Amino acid sequence: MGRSPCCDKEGVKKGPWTPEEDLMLVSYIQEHGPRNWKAAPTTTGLMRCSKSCRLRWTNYLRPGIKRGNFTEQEEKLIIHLQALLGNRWAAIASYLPERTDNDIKNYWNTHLKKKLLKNHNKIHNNCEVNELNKVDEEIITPNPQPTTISKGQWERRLQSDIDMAKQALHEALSLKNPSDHFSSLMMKVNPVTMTTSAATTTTSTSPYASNAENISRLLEDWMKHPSKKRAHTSFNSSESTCSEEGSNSLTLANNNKSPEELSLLLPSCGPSSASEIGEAPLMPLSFLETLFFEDGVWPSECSSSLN
DNA sequence: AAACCCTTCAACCGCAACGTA
DNA sequence: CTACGTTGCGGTTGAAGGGTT
Repeated sequence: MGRSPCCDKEGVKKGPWTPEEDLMLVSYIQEHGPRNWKAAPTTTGLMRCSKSCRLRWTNYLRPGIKRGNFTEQEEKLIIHLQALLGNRWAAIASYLPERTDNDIKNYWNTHLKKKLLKNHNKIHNNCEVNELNKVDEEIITPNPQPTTISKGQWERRLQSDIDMAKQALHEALSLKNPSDHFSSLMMKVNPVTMTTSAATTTTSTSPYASNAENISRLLEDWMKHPSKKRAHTSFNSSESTCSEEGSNSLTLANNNKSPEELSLLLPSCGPSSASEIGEAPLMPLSFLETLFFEDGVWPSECSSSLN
């Protein structure tokens, strides 16, 4: 690559990670948690820079990452969110807890952009020049300031929505079984993200793979295809205990950034910090929708553009 | 079979935001 | 308030693999 390296240190390894390196990193995280990345290379003996370690963990090794094809529902959600939020991949990823921002970004750049462009051209060829085209154009090259709402308006509404979220959380905390009530609340405001969240919290099984499973699969794949340098192992599995899992039911709670409140809602066997369960959405999706669409319903044009 | 082109995605980079002394 | 270190984010790159000629 043409750029100067981010790490000046000599002897810093770059390029694809080996299973051995993954194991070293995972064992470090199991011991110290996903923090203090600066210490990770020195503690583990990895010849990688701290940034590289963090990226490897967040984009690949972290439990709960779903790999493989995106579902139609995920696709539509990404398109909608991209139209609303622009290229804020981390924010978009917070609504798809099983996907990383990098994955979403890649998927957008390699698949969705083309798909929408193709559809856009088809419409043009049919001489159907109408409002639909405007929507498609905005999706393909979104305006950083969404729609007609000014930045000031946007921030005020964001703040009021956060206040609403706080109130909902407060109500949830005042009940005996907060997680159940909270789940039902969240189901009301955000059925999309809660579909998997509720299942994760109410049962001992989950669609997520633990990092131990991640590693074992990686090794398995490595053994099967030793010549392959890239690890395409699918980590989308399987059964595991909640001790390894991240609960994603606390999407709303994290708006408050209160560790005490978070700890009340987290399962006792769950991760110890919000950062371990991945970034929570900025606000419930339904709130987001209402900011831009008066009736709280996604414009049908967006969905139809994928057909 | 070989050369070339295209697509994919893991990993890198610079920069901004954040935390701390 | 400032300086410095760390972390997170979005844009970009390039190796690898697949497809086409």
